[in-house]
Amino acid sequence: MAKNKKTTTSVATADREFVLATAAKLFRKSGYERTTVKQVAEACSMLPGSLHYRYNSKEALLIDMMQLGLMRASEALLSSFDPTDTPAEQLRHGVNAHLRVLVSDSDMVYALLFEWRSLKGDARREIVRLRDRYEQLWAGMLTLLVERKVIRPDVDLVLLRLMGLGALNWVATWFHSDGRYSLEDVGDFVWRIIMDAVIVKK
Amino acid sequence: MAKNKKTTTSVATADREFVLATAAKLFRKSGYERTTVKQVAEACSMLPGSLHYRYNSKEALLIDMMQLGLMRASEALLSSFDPTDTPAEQLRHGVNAHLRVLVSDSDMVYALLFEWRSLKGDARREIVRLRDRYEQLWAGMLTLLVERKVIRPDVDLVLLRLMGLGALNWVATWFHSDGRYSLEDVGDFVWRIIMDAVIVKK
DNA sequence: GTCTATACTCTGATAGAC
DNA sequence: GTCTATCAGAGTATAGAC
Repeated sequence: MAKNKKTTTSVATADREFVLATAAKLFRKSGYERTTVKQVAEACSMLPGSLHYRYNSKEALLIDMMQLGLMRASEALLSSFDPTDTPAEQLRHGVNAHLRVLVSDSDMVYALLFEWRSLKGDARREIVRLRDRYEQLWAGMLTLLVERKVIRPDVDLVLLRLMGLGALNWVATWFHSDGRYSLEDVGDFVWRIIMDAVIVKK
Repeated sequence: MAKNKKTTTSVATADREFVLATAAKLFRKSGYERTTVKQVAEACSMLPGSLHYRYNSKEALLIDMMQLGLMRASEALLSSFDPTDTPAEQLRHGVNAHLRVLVSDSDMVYALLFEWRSLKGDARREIVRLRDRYEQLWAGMLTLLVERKVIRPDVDLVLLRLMGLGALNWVATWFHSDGRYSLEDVGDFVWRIIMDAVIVKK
């Protein structure tokens, strides 16, 4: 009750990012539950006590990580938008931006997508709310594509969004940068399948 | 070393299924790591000691669950195949069979897909090997559709399989049977998007 | 096969010096 | 803000009676 430690401490924003990125990498490898705070601290060249100064619980660390990851994803999606592109290209860039932030940029988004079951009660609801807000960015983009007569008006946009993001999110479970495909190969493939299916036939 | 407890004990196969299904439900709700063996035992109306008679470690329980889940999925996919159907219908039935076994039939497949990071070393490799074998059933079906000139020959079947299964697997993270869509609505939607994109144009 | 009781380990969190 | 040292609790696994 008496403790109200802010997650963003004073000046050291860089530290925050470093700690979160380091922890996210560990969480991705072994999962949140199997990763100990000692491991996180060690990877940050700290001792558990020092880490506890930043986050007074392991859960607080996860929540902050998810929030930052979601911000990163939103920024990436929004900045991928180029108004001079054709609508179809805008979608393609958005798809690839989502994949990049999920797979290569950082592992925080991975934590957001795959560790939310470790949160309970209010924390879980709050994160789900944030994630929904991100998905609304996609909903808006899809609606725009219908208005511009790129996507057929009879396509169910909710299912399209859920299916599309599902296809993209699952990539995080199998993609390896040294594999047969580049990340953009994958993004372009998903984009093309969906475009071929929902595009207004000329 | 001296202990080599079989996972399928003597006669009680029904017990095995009951224990695994019960545990799978808990794992799905809270995750494998956060679920204690005590909780599993209690949900099975047992005490931890009794559960230990069946599985001498928590990990052994998870592995057995994954193996049974994979068997169920393979059976469901194979028995969805009706040679009198058109090739497109065969695919549609396969898609819906996969969704059913993943979302409603049992939670063992969910564990297989979402808890493999809790396994280490040999156990993880073994499960990945089994999962790959299941995916090869899909690969075979897709190859057949190309041979029958349903799917265009220029479509990358590896990416198609990965994308399709990703779209389907992700459904498990958001689907609720009391929601707006039935499970078959979702399956048919995914099937239609993919068919519209990869079908041989007449 | 199931029960009771317990041993042992690990983890998250804390207190307080520096 | 980081360190040392430690606690309390939880969790898996075990031993052995019945």
